[in-house]
Amino acid sequence: MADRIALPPQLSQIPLFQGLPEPALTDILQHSQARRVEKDSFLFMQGDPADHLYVLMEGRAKLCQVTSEGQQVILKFAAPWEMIGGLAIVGGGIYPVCCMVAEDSRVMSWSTTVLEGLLQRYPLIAINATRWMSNHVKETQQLFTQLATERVEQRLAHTLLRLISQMGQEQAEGMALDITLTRQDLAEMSGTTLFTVSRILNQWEKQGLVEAGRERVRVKSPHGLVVIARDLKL
Amino acid sequence: MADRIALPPQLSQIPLFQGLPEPALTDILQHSQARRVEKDSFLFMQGDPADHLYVLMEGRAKLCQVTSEGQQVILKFAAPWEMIGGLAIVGGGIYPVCCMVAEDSRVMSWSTTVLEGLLQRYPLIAINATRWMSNHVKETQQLFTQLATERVEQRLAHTLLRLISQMGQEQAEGMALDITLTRQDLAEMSGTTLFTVSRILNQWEKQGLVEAGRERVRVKSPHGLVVIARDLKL
DNA sequence: CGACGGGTTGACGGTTGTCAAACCTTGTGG
DNA sequence: CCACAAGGTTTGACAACCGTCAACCCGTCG
Repeated sequence: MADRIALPPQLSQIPLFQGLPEPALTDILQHSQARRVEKDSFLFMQGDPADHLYVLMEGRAKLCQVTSEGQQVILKFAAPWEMIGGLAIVGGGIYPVCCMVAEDSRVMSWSTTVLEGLLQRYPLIAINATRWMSNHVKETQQLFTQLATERVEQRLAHTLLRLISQMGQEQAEGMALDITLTRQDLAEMSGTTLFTVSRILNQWEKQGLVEAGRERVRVKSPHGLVVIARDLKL
Repeated sequence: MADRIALPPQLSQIPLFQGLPEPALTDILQHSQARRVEKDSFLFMQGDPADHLYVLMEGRAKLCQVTSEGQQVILKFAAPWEMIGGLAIVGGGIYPVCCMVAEDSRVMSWSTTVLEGLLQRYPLIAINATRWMSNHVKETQQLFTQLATERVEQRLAHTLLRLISQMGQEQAEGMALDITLTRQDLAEMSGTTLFTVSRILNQWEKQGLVEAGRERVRVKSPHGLVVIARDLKL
């Protein structure tokens, strides 16, 4: 238990704890555990009992689902101060996804038992959880619809736009993504193969829309991608 | 408000109200509104303010999302005693989908304002809501992964299996679906076109797996569909 | 240096979407 | 009762899209 650590201002920004008074936040912080996790390790695997809720403090994590045939799908990249494994708020389930830490990171976590106590003391948390989950549902439904109706090129454009709006860094020219992102990762986020991603990215590079390096992508013209994502055909 | 209506036993089975004592259920029932809705009308449209939570008492409803290009995707068919528009539990949002009533039905509903009061009185509802939403997220994520990794034939098999497990009726030979279900509907549930659905269904009919009539499908061999869904290639 | 992991490119073909035409079923109105 | 319209379905031809596979390139690291 961490009781000398200063209350990080971001704690009140976490969807689950929004609107809580400061004493409650202190209480919550004192019941949290913090630890470092290194790149390529897993916070949890798909199918594990969902017994911990995590919040990323530093670093990146990716949430993926693996099919019975072994194909992997990336549902989401998580940036600092996002909740991971929100499912653990209600005990008794198992994680439907696995969470792989994409670079050296720090996380804080709460066990389901601790969360139960917090839920008792601060009923607002349950309301917040519902709101967070309903947003989560919305996002996932939108992803589904895009996957069902768009062609690969549009989906890849949407994927990149989502990434830069979530964690892109403004630059002189366009937006940069500071995460290591292989073609394979992009493929697994867009429901396609790394070959197709490679081809599309090269084509876009020739058109001056992006700069694609090894495990790196910079979006030079977000607007250009919007045009593609909407299928406005120039 | 309905205060002479007997407490329907199913009320306690609704995910949101599970575990509540009988007086609470009576209270909840008294704050509900019931009405008939006729086929092809809408409970709500995508983009409307999410101000009512519905429960289907009789009939069928489909939840769909329409893209900016006008393509439709069906996210789910709802059977009696399923919740619709669970998003309305937390006020202030807009429906991300629209709900079309697929046959003459009866629904009960609660406005967000009423729900707020219920949430105050029975905090368990918030917990239940979280649990329901997290299931919802799980389901949607699974749909997404299937759409991202499977070929049309497998997805269509999964769609049919989902439908019969949700509301199929056991029969001498296989399972019947008593809903009107066009090829177009199946296409919008599986992320494909009605032409492809038609072809696959005819092929399956020749193999004796299904019987496909106008707006009707009977699954004669669920097991056969499982084989296809898993891509076991005979 | 050689191994390795990520990336690129080309050839090929399967899966599916697109479109047009015709068919069938159902319900309606004369 | 028939004719007709409307909507669901089938089928074929065609081609676009995109996945598969093999070969190769390139930079990094031990």
